[in-house]
Amino acid sequence: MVRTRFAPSPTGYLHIGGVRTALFNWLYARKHGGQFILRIDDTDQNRNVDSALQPILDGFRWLGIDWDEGPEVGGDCAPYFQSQRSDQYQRAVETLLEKGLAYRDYSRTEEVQAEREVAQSAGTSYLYSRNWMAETDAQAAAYEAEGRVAVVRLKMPREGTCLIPDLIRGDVEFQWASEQDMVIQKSNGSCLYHLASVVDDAAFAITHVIRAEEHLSNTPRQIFIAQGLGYDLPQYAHLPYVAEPGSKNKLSKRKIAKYLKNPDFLKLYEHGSRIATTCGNELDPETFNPVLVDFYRDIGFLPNAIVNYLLLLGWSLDGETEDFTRDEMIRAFSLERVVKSPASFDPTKLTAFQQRAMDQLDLKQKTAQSLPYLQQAGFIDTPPNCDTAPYVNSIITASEQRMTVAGDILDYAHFFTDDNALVYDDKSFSKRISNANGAVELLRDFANTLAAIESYNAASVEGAMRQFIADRELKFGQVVQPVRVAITGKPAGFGLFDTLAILGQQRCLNRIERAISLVPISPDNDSA
RNA sequence: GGCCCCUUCGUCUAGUGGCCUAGGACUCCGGCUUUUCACGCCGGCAACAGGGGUUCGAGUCCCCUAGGGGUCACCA
Repeated sequence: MVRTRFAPSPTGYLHIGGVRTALFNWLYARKHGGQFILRIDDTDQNRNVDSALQPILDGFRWLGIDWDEGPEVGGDCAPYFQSQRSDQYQRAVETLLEKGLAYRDYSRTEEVQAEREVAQSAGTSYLYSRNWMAETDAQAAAYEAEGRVAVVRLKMPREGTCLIPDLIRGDVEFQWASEQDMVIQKSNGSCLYHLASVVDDAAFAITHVIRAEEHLSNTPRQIFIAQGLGYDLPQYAHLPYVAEPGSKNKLSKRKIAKYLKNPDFLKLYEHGSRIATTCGNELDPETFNPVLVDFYRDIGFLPNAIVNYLLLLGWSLDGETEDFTRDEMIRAFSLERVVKSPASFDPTKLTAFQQRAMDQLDLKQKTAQSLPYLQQAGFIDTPPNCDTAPYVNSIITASEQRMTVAGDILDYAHFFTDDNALVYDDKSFSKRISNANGAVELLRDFANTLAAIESYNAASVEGAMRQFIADRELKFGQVVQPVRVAITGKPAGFGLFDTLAILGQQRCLNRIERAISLVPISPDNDSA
């Protein structure tokens, strides 16, 4: 039975790189009919675990990455919080101590630090002297009499090699002699990550440890612990990390300011900001960050787009296939095809996946996705009244493939504002209306034509406009442009006939009239 | 700095010795379509880090160099 796990620490947010690691674990478990376990690494926790964990669990649920055991679902290996498993770690420490594989160490932090500095300035690699190691109770008592407090350190071998068979990288060798005597239990009695992680992996019967490559170099000490405790070793698979856009540095939540200098990243961020701001949300720098999953959920990305993109970030089936359903990716996934080198996160390509995922949605789904944004922005009632859905449907239908994320519905704010509150884009207004020769007269003239239409719809509006143009021997653009600006306030948008039809006859007339009234009267304005 | 990992178009990648004149995708650039903006369609630019081997033949195997990255906590 394959059992994989992802072990987030409750930090309050879900990092995009973490999601990918979790995804690969999940995929591997699903592929092999195994189980995926979520374990919470809160061994070093002073924070509020509950509130810091919830966003992470919500994020996974939203993405459709479900766990068979863990917080909120329980399981045979409970508890799944490391903070509640300290007795097990304590027993492991004692076993290691008894076997002579660990020792109580009474050095003070400054003393070890000093040794380290000596080694550093000498340019040699550092190894703890074990000068304050206590292997007997008598030694311990003597140190304690000096007021010293013990930590427990691993007594690492100082010769031989450690071979890590890695499913992605092949065999990787480390020299035991270059491994530090890691502290596994702090002076305050709490146990550290490496110990806890190994104990739990064994307790949970994890068969495959699939994690980011930054853990590769600390695998030897984990193997040492596992072997010392008599555990069967899991299979290891070290994934390359997710890198910054356009670089090979590890993607980090904290470097957002730097990433914003990248044009693609900035574009995504601004796109998101526009939506969030229209919704009246404050841009909380702690969560409104394209390195975090919440960002995407907030602006209307689809889970499948993110998962599909992340799947291809460091894995490929054949170099051709790009679109996968969940079932397809589960069937196709394999660790053998994980790429060894780090992959940089490309906001533009993620957006392309999102665009495709959005295009695959049917009208009903798109509307359902969009409604919450209109509500948040206060454009429609909550709950929506019965006319709303059909109205939004017509907008989305007319928009064709212009919406990339659900929040883009807010680009069509002009369908929801009062006629006398429509905001005009200054540049377009002056270019197409106030400074365009004859535009005002033309609008007035066209308003009459519009008013005369009896059966008002996109087709009849189009017929009327074409006739209007033909009668006056105008160019299409001469009419379309000022009308568009007059009724939408914007220079660009979807089909004008659809726009006129959706808005309805009276509202269009109101808007044209208002646009005319807003033209400043000046002597050199010959259109007045 | 020690140790470890990595290195094909700008980016994600295909490639497991001849099918490679190095393929696909995203981006970008042209063109078509067009009522604007998108979509769509057609076309284009663009890569094997460098040097040595091995071989009839190397992106593919070996070695070296260079570059990039990760890790070296009483963090996870």
